[in-house]
Amino acid sequence: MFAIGQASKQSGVNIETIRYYEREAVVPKPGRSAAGRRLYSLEEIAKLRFVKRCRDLGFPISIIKKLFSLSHEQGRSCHEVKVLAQDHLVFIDAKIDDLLQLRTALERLVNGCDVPSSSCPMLDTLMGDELSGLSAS
Amino acid sequence: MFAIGQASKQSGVNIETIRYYEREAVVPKPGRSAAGRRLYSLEEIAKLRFVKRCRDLGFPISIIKKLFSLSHEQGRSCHEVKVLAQDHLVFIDAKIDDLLQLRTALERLVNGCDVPSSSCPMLDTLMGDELSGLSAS
DNA sequence: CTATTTCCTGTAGCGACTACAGGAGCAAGA
DNA sequence: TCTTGCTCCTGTAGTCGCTACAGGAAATAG
Repeated sequence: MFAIGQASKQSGVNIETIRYYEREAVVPKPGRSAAGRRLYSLEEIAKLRFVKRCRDLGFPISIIKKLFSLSHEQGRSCHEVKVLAQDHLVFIDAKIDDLLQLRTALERLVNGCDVPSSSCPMLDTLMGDELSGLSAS
Repeated sequence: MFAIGQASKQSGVNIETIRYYEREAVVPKPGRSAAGRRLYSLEEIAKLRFVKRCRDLGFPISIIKKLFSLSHEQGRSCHEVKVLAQDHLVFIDAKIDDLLQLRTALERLVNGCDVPSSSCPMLDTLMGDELSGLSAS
């Protein structure tokens, strides 16, 4: 059994974040030592690592909870896991598209700055009434 | 002069968000009617639109405040605006790179699901001890 | 004159943490 | 043994950029 600091190092999850996950019931409450300190088994540390990997993949906590409950089921859980992951992939693609559009607009604005002008073309564009190629999010 | 609802429609900024911007001193406090209702001039509405466009470009509030103060200056403010925008561009590029890497990892995981298996290969990978191609954020 | 809409203030919630404050336990060295 | 320093505990508040109430007052439309 490991103290929270060890669990943190082995899972890559910050100590404060581990306690947060416990409060939010993302991971089960661990056992305690006589003095009331949290004690983690290897299995519990593996769960923390699982949460970390899912978070690194951008899954929200709510989905991670679903993944956990699916992992306890038998049968067709694999298909449902795939559906959740594919939904998330769509979400990520939309985010990437947004950022690329935003990047284009911002770059155009920055390039406008090279024109020597009395005022600032970039601020002028952002302040002006007509939107010149700026698409909202 | 326009009431907050009109200002909202003309700027594209939500009413609650306008009041939030006022509390946070992103935009100056507008005048008030005899009954205490906010009254916006066209210039103030233009400022709201400016904030909206910057937010759509992903600029954080702190940077928008700087852009406002630069826009009141004379002289070399344009160069500083460009620097802020370029920094932001770098930040956005990093975000896009992150998302693309994440997308790759997630897609690989989803594709692994096509293999017929007794358990769920995706959950197995996420639960397992060794990371197979999963790079953390 | 009423009914609806708009507006007001103030506060709390979201997601996913992070950062304290103020204290207690524990291990190792002088 | 005492002290130093590290880890751990709980509880709360802060972060960012809003959004959503609750409970009221004022303006407007029919």
